Amino acid sequence: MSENAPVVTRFAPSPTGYLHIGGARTALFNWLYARGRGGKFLLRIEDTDRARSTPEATEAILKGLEWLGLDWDGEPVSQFSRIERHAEVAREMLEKGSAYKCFSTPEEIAAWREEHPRQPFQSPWRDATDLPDGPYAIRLRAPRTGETVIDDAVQGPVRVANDQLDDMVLLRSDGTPTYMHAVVVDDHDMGVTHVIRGDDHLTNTARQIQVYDAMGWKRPVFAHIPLIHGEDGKKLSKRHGAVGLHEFAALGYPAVAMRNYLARLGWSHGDDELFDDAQAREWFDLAGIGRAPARLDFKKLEHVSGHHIGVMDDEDLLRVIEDYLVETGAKPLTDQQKSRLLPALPALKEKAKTLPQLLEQARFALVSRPIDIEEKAAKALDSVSRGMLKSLTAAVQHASWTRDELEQAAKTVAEENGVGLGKIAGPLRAALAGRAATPSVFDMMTALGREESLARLQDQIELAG
RNA sequence: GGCCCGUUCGUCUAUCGGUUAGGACGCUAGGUUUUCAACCUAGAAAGAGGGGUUCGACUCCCCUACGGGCUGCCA
Repeated sequence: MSENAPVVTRFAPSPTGYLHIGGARTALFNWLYARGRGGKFLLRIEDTDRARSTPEATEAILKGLEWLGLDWDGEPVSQFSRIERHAEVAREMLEKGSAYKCFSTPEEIAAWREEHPRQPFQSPWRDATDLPDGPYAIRLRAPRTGETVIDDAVQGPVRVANDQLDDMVLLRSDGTPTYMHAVVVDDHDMGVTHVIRGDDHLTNTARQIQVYDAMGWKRPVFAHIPLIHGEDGKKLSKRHGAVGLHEFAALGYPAVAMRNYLARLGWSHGDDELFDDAQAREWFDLAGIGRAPARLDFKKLEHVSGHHIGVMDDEDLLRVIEDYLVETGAKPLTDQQKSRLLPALPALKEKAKTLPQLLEQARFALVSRPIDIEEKAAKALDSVSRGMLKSLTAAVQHASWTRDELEQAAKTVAEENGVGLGKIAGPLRAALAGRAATPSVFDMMTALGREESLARLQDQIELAG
């Protein structure tokens, strides 16, 4: 733990769509860093682009963060609501001389670029003394010589020659702030100490630093993390399948597993692969973040997911399942289903890697009599096997209904019939679940309980006539 | 085009000048087994290419190739 000033991080999404998996990871890193150091994790909605921003998107992003389990401090800040402040800072810079009024029109700028290919735009108004009336943008009076050094916590020192940078617009001619200016003002005002964000902002950081310097503000620590790529190594896009966090949720990966997997994507702590939130908070560090873009690997995600499902408390798991059912629009569980599912969870969670896999295995506990027998399972139910089920019923009628005792009884019946355990497990499985692929028959019996198990057996025995 | 960043098994990664280059997922082969799985054991599998620096480079420097980003009065 740091003895220094408290850490303040932030996640600043543009509300133009759902929460992207890359954004989710950026948010996670910021959250982990702040929470691991007793700091604050803030949220800012970058909604200055009125045309593209929608309240629905803001809602979707917040919902995504909540699902991922990333709680933020205070109310989310709307960047748009702060445009007065942004303008005020721009004017202050104007007065201090670190910014100037630029009367160039977009057409003039385009023409200038035409004449000066591959050069950053140089405004003729930068040093003008005779200023006209009319609309103007406020531009930063950036240094034209020397270099700006970004001391990035992930990328190391990054040097950018100042003659590569143009005088960026702080305030547009319509009086609205540009994103580049607004971020700096907001991050400063919000007291952000560590800016952890996507790699795509790295180059722009040089210009943002110039604003910090011009205002005499302390620069935050910058950490630019590499972007996430698709399985083919290309930039993540729709054609890669799931890219929205909600899609991963719908696929049945628990949030705790997503946190683990996402944390490991681009960050590492030695050979540690599987960890819980407490460990992640303790271990997470900027120094452990890699510099190369990482690819999404669903196979590994599944493995991580399976681990976390396996170690989850039964009660927690049941809640996760219920939430998943709600998310996917499925019918909520009845009390009876819950009471049968809960005792089945210890066996089920061992093998399931995702929630739908678990639900598939849990089907026996969710259906009610009379259960329908799928074709493959029906094959196991002939007159001979029905006879064995009858013998088994008699044998376990008064058993104590523990796993061991049930198994012992089944083995005995099998022996008496001169067959292996498999010969009786088949029909038993069919009678209990109506399926050929299920959890262990004894696990099903203990979860179902004596009454229900015997009733299901009886249903099949009676069919024999 | 210019500038910036990146490049270790198929994938995620460890290594912070000296290791038989380690782990994990996946894959292959065995094992376990009442189905499907899960699980256990073993194995194959990597430093983009080329120059330097050094007694010694995956590690430091340069070049090339490839990938990505930025280059806007978008965010």
